[in-house]
Amino acid sequence: MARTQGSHSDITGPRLRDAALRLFAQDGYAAVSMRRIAQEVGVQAGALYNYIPDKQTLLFELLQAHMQDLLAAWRACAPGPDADPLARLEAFTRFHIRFNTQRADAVFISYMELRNLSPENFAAIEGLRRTYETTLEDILRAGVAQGAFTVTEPRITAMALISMLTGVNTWYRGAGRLSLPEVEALYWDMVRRAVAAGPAATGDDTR
Amino acid sequence: MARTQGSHSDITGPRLRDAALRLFAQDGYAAVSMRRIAQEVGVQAGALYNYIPDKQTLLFELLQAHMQDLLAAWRACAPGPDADPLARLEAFTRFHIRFNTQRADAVFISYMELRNLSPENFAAIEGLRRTYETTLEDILRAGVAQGAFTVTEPRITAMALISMLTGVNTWYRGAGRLSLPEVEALYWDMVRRAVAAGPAATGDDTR
DNA sequence: GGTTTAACTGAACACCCGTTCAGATCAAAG
DNA sequence: CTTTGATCTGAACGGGTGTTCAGTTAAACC
Repeated sequence: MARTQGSHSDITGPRLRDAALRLFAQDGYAAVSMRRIAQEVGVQAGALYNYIPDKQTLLFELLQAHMQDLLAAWRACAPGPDADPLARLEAFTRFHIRFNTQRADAVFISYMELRNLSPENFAAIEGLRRTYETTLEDILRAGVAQGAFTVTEPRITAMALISMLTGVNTWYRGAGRLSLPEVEALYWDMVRRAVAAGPAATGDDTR
Repeated sequence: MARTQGSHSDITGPRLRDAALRLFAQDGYAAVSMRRIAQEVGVQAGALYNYIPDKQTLLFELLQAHMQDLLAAWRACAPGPDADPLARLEAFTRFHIRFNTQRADAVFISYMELRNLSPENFAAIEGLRRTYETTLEDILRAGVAQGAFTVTEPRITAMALISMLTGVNTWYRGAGRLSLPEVEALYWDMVRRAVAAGPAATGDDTR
């Protein structure tokens, strides 16, 4: 079955994934044909089906791999639950910006192509995403519990912060005026101020 | 040319736009065929070309109309530049959430389908978007100028806040636990704290 | 050197795409 | 009642779609 030595087709699988990721991010899943992907890999369209069952599964595997990478990367560098919540929050903030700017294509697809997934595949990806959101939510709850944060709706605040942080991808291009550490510092400052405990909000109106 | 009285086809144009907006939001521009749109309108595909020159222009007009509506609606309810920056910022925050949750489909398309625009059409939409971002940026600069806000990068902060506010659309469905005014209040609290002047940030590290 | 076998080609399948257009339809105008 | 002209149909055009598969290729194995 498997070759003992690497033949040139041992790299077709990864090359297929790379090309698909880039093309999907560029033109969108629906607008990229299997023939276009095959051309990028340097192969005929039929050959792709030695590596994937169909186009839909290819998309799903890309998204799933991305989300699993994200969760694994966070687990690899996350401070433990006993660490200072402020430090945990800062680590999360910097991690999110760093990881997402490094994999802009995968992040883009993960937000744009969810609707092209079958219901079961969608549910699987959605579950992974929820897991990630919950790690931030847990940090916020820990900070609230020990009085470091003032957050009345941890779930919503977590999603709001993630939206803000992911927004970096819409403008950051790596060659701009600000370095990545500077960007991290800017966003960390906003995140910290948005949740840090302090003089209570006037909280007077709900209009 | 134009009928003096409304015939049934005077409504085909608007119905076409409504159907296209909904279908594009649901399945994506590339995945929605002209025949599918025509079916929704109750007409054959060819008839659509009495109202639009081509599919690409239909998308552009939807996005352009949305952005122009957004800018017009803001101008209609925006406090003048002499108002208190904090009040202006609150008005912007509440306006953005209210407008965007009311037109979720158009907002969704405006973020997802930009890449399906021709370069000229893209530039036009991008210009409108920049105009909107700049209105928030101007509010932030005004607040900084009179010491109400502590913001070192108004442009980036404006985009970060807009990302956060637009993120409401990813989870708000109108029938949830929180009312829209409650959501507005939650986000306004985060926005205010993120930019309000106060005890200076420790601002020690850039890592 | 002959056999095996994974990898790949190239053609085919049935179907859908955006767009065009001659001709039918039918309400309003004269 | 005839003319007008916007509106719409239905078929067609050239081309692209995801996927399948018999047959070719060529590297690895005995």
